[in-house]
Amino acid sequence: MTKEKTEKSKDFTELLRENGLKVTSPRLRVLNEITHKKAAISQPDLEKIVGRDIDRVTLYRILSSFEEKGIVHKIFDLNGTATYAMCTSNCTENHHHDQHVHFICSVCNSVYCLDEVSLPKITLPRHFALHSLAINAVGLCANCQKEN
Amino acid sequence: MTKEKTEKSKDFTELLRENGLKVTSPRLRVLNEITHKKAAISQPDLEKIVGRDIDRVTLYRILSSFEEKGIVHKIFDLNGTATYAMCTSNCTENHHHDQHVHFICSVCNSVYCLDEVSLPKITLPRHFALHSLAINAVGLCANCQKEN
DNA sequence: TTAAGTGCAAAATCTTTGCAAATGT
DNA sequence: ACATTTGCAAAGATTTTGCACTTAA
Repeated sequence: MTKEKTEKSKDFTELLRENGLKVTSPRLRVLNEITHKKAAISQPDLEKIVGRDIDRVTLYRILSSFEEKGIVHKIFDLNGTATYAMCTSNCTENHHHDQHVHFICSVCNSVYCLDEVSLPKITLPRHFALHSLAINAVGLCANCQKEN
Repeated sequence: MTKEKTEKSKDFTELLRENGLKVTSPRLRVLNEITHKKAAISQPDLEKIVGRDIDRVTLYRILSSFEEKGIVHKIFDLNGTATYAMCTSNCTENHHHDQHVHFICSVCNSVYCLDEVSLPKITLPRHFALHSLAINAVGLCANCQKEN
């Protein structure tokens, strides 16, 4: 338990260092909260959790630096609110590869990253060059399924 | 020319009536602006165009009533700003069918509705029920292609 | 020691709400 | 005439900016 926690913190420390960011307690705290959630988390929700410890402005800055460095990626939920999830693999500064399907629950509005779902091929009209695909599947998530 | 305009206005009049909305000049104006653009348009951009004639609050209300009635649908661009485009076919109150691929240009940030691109099939994990798919293809649009 | 990061205050935006006046049916 | 819609003012919410203090390297 303690060991696991230590290891995780060590990973985060490493992650921050790799990206040229200083290891500070607000940043570690934010990384912990984001990874502890199965679904992507929004700035407002994060703020509810860490709001007593971390200033709102700091939170904004932490999230945008994380996004810029490719540590987290941003997905917009059905209300257009930005939510954040850890980048799984090889995201680097200014180049994200969050090439997986996102699932957005229309009941609880949670955003899930579905890494295991394969991306479809899309054929675009002439003169449109494809860089990346953002696929949001909207429906009922496993949790909300149960309760109905 | 004049005839075409008249016919279009007549269509819009009809459209508003069908949806139980009064035919007012701000509403007709907004419908005109939205249809005159090939790409989806954001509230801020619309405001730049009609801002002298239509109050900002009115614009918000017009857009949300249009969306609610299924006259326009809302797509979020890369910055999470809502953009609006006419619903092509059979959208009705509280039930949108904007089941087409959207293309977002990473240079000019324009949002295009690609009705002709067919939707792929997505297989979700167990206990996730799919209602709809939102597919955003990000890349370079035809216009920005030319200029590079 | 010193460059980066944080917190606070304040500004700038964005969005919503309430209400009186105007408008469409 | 009546219910909707609009415009204005004001409140509320969200996001950004500036600057002095703190902290990690």
